[in-house]
Amino acid sequence: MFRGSFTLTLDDKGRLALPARYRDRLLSENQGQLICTIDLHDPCLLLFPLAEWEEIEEKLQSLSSLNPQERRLQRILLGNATECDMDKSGRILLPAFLRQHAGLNKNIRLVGQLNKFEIWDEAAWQDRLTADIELEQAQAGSVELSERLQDFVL
Amino acid sequence: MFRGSFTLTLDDKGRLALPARYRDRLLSENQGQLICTIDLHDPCLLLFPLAEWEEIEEKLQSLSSLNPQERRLQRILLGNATECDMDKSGRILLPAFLRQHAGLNKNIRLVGQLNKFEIWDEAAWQDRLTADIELEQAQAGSVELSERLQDFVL
DNA sequence: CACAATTACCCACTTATCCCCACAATGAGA
DNA sequence: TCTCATTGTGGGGATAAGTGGGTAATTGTG
Repeated sequence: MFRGSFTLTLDDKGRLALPARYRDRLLSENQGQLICTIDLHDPCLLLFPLAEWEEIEEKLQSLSSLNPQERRLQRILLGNATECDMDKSGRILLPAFLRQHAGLNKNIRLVGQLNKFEIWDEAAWQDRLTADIELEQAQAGSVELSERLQDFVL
Repeated sequence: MFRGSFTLTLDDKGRLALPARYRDRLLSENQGQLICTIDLHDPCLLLFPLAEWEEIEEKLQSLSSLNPQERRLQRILLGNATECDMDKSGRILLPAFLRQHAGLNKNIRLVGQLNKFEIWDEAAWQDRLTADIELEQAQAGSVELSERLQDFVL
């Protein structure tokens, strides 16, 4: 599982070197095959090991192609899911249209989220983090918690 | 299975070069035979490997020719289904009436959707994607999710 | 049968991708 | 503090992929 965040740089060719600690595992468990797609709600990309992505794909496949909302989800996620294989030096090439969507510049933040990574532009990540913390503190005690959060213990 | 999207160009003769990574598979499994037809709801084309299309054809055959809606489905899908075989350099020729229906210009977006590809004009695809994402974000938390989507976890 | 229109094959060119090597930065151990 | 190994970064160059267009083959039509 992936956790923690890493500051990396995107080179002029659009390549991103994955942290060395994950390379062996990604190679042995997924032949270095990764899937990168866009996030629905935030300006970032999602990076899945192939096996993890295939589980998502199965769920997507079972959605109705006639229900507009489900169709939309299929189209956004599947339509942007790009196969990004690691090269021999542990880098992946992010296609231009994905970089553009997430507003990626040179400085990148790679964020581990258990079964996947999120790929943020460093500046956007900082802004979002600050905003999220402020929101959380401002809301403390005042806003209704969802059922799942009621029982959440750190 | 097909996933991800590819930016390609349609040349003056109406030819489209399929991504090299799929050519071998399409040749060995379907002798390079593909079927292209129009989409029911969106301004795009659908491109099936012959074997996949034949499954659709069976389903269409079992529909009633007396029910107007089912008859319509048959007519639209079957009536526009065109055999597009790959040439020796991995390109298919899209007939003019199909290109016209999808409003295809020079810049094309080929989108993998598991058992088929969608063929979009690049600009139309961008517009649709932007609109879909906006809809998705506007709805976040406010709209009732279908049962299947309730359990959907990325 | 001749002609035009369309389609397919071939070759040439440009662009993008991947492999490789080099260098810089970092951290560990002696 | 010096040395060495590892990791991240940059870029050259071989190779493959995508694109454009000439020409031959095929098809359909009058």
